[in-house]
Amino acid sequence: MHIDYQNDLNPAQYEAATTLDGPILVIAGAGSGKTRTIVYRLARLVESGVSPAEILLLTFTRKASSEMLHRAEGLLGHQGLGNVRGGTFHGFAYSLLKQHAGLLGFERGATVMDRSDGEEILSQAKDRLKIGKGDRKFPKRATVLGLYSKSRNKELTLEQVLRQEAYHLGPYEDDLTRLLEEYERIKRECGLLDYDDLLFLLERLLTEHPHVREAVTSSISHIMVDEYQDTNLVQARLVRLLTKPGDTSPNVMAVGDDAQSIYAFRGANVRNILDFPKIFQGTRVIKLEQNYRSTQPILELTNAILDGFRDKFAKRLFSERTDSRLPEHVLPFSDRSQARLVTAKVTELSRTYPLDQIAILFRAGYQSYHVEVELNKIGLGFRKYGGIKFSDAAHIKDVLACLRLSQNTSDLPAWQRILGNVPGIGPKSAQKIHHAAMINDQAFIKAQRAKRPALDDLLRVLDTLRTQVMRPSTAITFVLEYYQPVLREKFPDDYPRREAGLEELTQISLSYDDIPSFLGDLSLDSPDAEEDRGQAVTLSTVHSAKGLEWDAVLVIDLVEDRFPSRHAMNDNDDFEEERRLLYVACTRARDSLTLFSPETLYSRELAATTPARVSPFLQDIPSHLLSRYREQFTGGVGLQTLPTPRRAPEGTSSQSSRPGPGEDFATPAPRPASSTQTPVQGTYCRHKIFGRGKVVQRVEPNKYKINFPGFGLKLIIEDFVELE
DNA sequence: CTGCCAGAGCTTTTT
DNA sequence: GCTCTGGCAG
Repeated sequence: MHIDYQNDLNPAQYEAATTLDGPILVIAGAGSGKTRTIVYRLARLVESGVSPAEILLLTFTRKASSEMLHRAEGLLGHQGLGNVRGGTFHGFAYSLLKQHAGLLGFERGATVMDRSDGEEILSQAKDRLKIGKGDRKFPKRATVLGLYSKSRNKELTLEQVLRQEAYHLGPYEDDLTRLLEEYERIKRECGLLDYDDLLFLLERLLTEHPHVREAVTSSISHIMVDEYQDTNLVQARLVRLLTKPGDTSPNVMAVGDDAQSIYAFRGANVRNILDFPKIFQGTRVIKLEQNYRSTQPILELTNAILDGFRDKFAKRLFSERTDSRLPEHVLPFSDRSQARLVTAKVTELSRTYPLDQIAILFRAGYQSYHVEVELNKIGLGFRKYGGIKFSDAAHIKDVLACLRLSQNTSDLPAWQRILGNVPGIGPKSAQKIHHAAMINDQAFIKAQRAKRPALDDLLRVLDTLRTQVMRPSTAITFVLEYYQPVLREKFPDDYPRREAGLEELTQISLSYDDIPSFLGDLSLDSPDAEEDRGQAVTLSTVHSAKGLEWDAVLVIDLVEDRFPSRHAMNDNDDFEEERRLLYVACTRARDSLTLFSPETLYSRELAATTPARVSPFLQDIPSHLLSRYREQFTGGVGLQTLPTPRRAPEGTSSQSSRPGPGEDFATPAPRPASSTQTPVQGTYCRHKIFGRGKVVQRVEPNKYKINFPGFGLKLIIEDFVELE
């Protein structure tokens, strides 16, 4: 099979894909065919005789790397890229640390812990040191861990972080310092690694054990790092350490876009990408500036959003995709009515685009709440990214706790979790049992077992898991025998749903051969629960939308304090990061972009509605780049027309807002609920999205269960269907 | 010690 | 609206 690199790629892409040796920095604007370039380069490397096993591809998510490998395989027309080493920095680090755990002093095994485990350890530390007891002002566990992680990622002292980020916590500095020392101690005692440990320990492994570095680097001939703008200081040093010592011109390619750097909050440092050419002498810098994704009007808007911060690798994206439609800016009355206008807009868009090509983006997870309610009302399916992760669910964690204990007997959070399910055992007893297990105090354990038969069962299960080496799927099946009854007891109201989740966990586990890799992957890059389950709109935080694209994108809550986030208003760097975040959001759109800024917000503290101001990022935008719409009292939205240009008076932003003719916004026209004539089952009806369907059942007070061919059974509020 | 209740306080983004 | 904490009864 012959690949026509010249023809398939533009000159810049071609240069990036076919330069195989030496350091390269690719500055790839949004939608400039970055993935395509990496894919072609992978193919080229393999064609030129590089063994896939010698290629290291570090990406932001496992999904991104598997997509690239998959596409490259398609290009090459054969399998065989399965050996490419890849994944996230954290995942890669874990795979190496696992092999050399002994060198780093983890004899009892080492488990990756997630956030809630961290909080558990912190509680433990607080307890032991008696810090913050009864002090309501004492920062919460999540806050403490956040500060600590920040200090490690930015490589600043706790004092510096407190001064920058949380001045008001200054008085707690000593307490926090002691607390975190204790946290470190307990963590180590339990053989647990937090996310930051993975990176720093790998660095230690590679620097303190030259023969390990030797072995690792000699097995890697080419390194590619995607999303380089979001790497932090350790990660940049790791890239360095993964090249052969003394190699002045290593085969490293970094790909990124400084305009899309959105992870400074966790220590990402734009300097990394700016300084790459300095660290690797003779770096070839290649810029990809042609955008293949979005229409020109969308790009003009995003360029305008970018105007306003200095951009070291200055670039302006251009596109050949013309379109007369401008991005829309809609001003709903409130956040509540925003949700209705959003669903109406989605309904309208769904006539043109498939549902899975539409996304609703927001700054923070909670902001989609109203929209979720509205989508449910009209029976539209959605998938939410960036919300609760699959492996965060209590029942999943329970089962995983057993697997963790089979690998690492000292894992305190796992003990706490699984023992907490035994009736009569709470945190205190759990801790005692953990302690007894650590020093193997048979007498104590025996007494406890005699007292509680349920505990006896559990310990037998754990013993079996520890003595027999099982495949992950076998182990889960085994644990479920014990756990199923516990589950039904613990969640009497929704255990069927949770059992389905456990079934899925078993499915996922089938593709793993050993328990440590299974556990590692699950906590490092949790697979999306049920991939594409039919047609659904995507709801996502902007962060989680990174690297993805849709035909139509809606961004909500573009008002001060929400987007930009209230926390970013004091610090200029934070503020600029919010701007880049909006840039990332808008550049996800191929054809259609709609921005929403509600005029009022419901404030929980005040239990009242307060006025909101349009996001500063949109106030600077020249008005000819956007169509502005306001919600109308009479329903729907009206185009806001500008006064004839005669020098608009300064300060008065009173652009005449004429109601205008009702725009086609498909506002669902609520009909008076007429429950008088209950329709017979079997009647046909119409729905704006699902089309014609058959009424299966009336669900009081105001819904129908309807079967739509191709969509299945839906529960829909009567106002949204027209009976025939 | 555990498990339940009520009241207070607060909300970013993720590996 | 949701989570965390402290107080209290069993």
